[in-house]
Amino acid sequence: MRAIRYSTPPPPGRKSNCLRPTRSTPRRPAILPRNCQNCSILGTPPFCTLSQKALRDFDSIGICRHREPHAVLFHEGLPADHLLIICSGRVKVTASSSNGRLFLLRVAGPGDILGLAALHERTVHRVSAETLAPSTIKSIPRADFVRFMGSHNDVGRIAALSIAREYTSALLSARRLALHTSAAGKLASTLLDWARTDDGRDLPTPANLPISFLMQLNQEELGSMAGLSRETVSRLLTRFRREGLVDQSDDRMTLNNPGRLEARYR
Amino acid sequence: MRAIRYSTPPPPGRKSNCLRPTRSTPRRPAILPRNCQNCSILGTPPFCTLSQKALRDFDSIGICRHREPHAVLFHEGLPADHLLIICSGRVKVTASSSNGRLFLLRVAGPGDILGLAALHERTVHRVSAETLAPSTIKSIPRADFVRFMGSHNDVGRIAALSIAREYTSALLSARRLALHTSAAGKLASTLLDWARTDDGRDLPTPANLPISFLMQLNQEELGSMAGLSRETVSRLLTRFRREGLVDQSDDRMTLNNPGRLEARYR
DNA sequence: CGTGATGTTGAGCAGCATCAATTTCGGTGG
DNA sequence: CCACCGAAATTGATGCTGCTCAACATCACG
Repeated sequence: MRAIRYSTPPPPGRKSNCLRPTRSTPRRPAILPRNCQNCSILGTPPFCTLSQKALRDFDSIGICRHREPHAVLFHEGLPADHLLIICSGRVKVTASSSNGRLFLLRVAGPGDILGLAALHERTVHRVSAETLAPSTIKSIPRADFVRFMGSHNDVGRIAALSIAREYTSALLSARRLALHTSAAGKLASTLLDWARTDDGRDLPTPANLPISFLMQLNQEELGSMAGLSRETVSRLLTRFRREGLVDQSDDRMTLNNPGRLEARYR
Repeated sequence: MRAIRYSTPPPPGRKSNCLRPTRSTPRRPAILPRNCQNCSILGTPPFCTLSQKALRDFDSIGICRHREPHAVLFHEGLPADHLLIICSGRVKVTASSSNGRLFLLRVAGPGDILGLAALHERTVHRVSAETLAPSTIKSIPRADFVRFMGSHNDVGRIAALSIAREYTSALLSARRLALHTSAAGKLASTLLDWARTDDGRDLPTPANLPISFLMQLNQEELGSMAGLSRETVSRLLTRFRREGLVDQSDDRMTLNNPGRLEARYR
C-alpha cells in the first residue's frame, strides 16, 4: 500500500521566519454556489434528508468553498463558531498532545458534519480537521445555525443523530484502545471498525465475506489511529498479508475474512 | 483509598446451574411517584432545564424506580428500547470484550441520561450500565420519548446537548488512551479529566489549586478506566502520593497540584 | 478470629517503541 | 528512457516498560 498523496506540497510548517504576511500565503478560497436540493448525496442520513422546504432555507445559510488537500479547517482549542458540512472529499479528524503525539480519530466523508458537539456544548473544538483530498466544504456560522434549528422542528433531532454518530466513532476508538492489549489486536480492530462503518453504513456486518474500503492513510497515520508506531504497523501488515487475512492494492484495503481476523487477534 | 462497597452482595454470576427461575431472582423494583417540577437537581443542564409546561408532560411519561447497587440497567448488545435518566445515585458505564476484559467509560451521576445515542441511531446499546450506589432511575420507552420530542421544540436540542456530553467523555477517553504512552501519563490524565468534569461542570480549569472528587472505584476499576492493570495502578498511586501530587482519604481523591501532575506525566 | 475483598510489593519476561540501515516506489527533469 | 530525489515502507537489533504471576499485608465485617 502506498497512500495517495495529492500533489499539493505538505503544509509550510515553520520554515519561514518572515513575519510579514507573504504573497505565498494561501488566499481565501472562492465562494461556490451551492444547491442542496439538487445534490448527489441527497438522502444520506444527516442533514441531506431534510424536507424540501427546510433544504431551501438550508441553501440560504452558510457558504460553500473548495479546499485543497492539507488545508486546516479548524484547530483544537479554538472556539467553535462555525459548523462544517463535507459536501465532497475526505477530512481527517485528529487530536494532538503537547509533546507532539498525534491521534487520528477518524476520516470523515461526504455528508459528515464537523463541529456539532463543540457547537452545542459552547466550548472550544476538542479536535482538529484537515482535508486529505480536494474537498468541498459548507461552513455555517453558529448563530445562523441556531436560528435555523429554532425554525425547523426536525433539525434538532437530526443534529442529535449526527452527534450520536460522532459519539459512536469516538466510543469505538476508546473501546479498542482500552480493550486490546496486543498491537495486533489494536490494528485488527481498527481495520475492522473502519471497514464496517465505511463500507455500507451500519449494515449488519456480513459474515465471513471480504470487505474492502478506501485506505487513504499511510502507515504512520494508520498507526496514530490505532495507537501504534509506524514500524509496528508495517510489521503487522506484512504478517496479516502473509496469513492471507488482508490484501492491499493501490489505495484499497481488503479484509479477506473479517471473522477470522477478529477471532485470531481479539 | 478503599472504595465504598455497598452491602448488597456482588452479582450472582454463573454459580447456580439451576435452570428454573428461582425465588432469589431480584424482583422488579417498585414504581416510585416522580415529580420533576419539584426536584433537587432542577436546573442541571440537560432535561432538567425544560420549561414548566414541558416538565409537566415529562412527568407523565416513563416510570421511576429505585435500584440497589450492582443492578444492571442495560447490557451492551441489547436493543435500546428505553431511555434512562439518573435522578439520584451513581452508575458506571462499561464496555467489555469477548476475552473478558473490561473498559470503564465513565461514572454517570444525577441528571445524566443514558442510552440517548443508541436510541437515536436505532441500534443496540454499545455499552452496559450498572449502579454503583443506591439510585433512582427514570425509564422512558423509546416511542414515548420520540413523541415527546416531536411535541416540544426544545427537546431535540437538549437531547443533542446531552449526546454531545457523552461524546466529549468518550473522546477524552480515546484521546488519553492513544496519546499517552506511559502508564503514569494514562493514570494522571484519567484523574485529571475526571476531576475537571466531575468537580465543577466545565468550569474553566482552575490553575494550580487542588481539586478533589468522589472516588467510588477501587483500583481495579480505576485501572479498567485508564487501560492499566490493577498492580500498576497501585504502584503509581503510591508514587503520586510520595511525590505529594495526590492525597486519598476515605473515598475522596485530591489532586494537590493538577498543573504539576499534568506537566510531569504528560 | 476467620473470611473475603482490596491493596502492596517483588521478580521475571514478552512485547513494543526506538534507533538505524536499507529498499521500494512515484514523480520529475534531463 | 534513464538518473535522481524524497517519501514511504521494510527489516533488524536493542532496551525499557508494564503485564503477569505470586506472596503477603491490611481492612471491613460478621
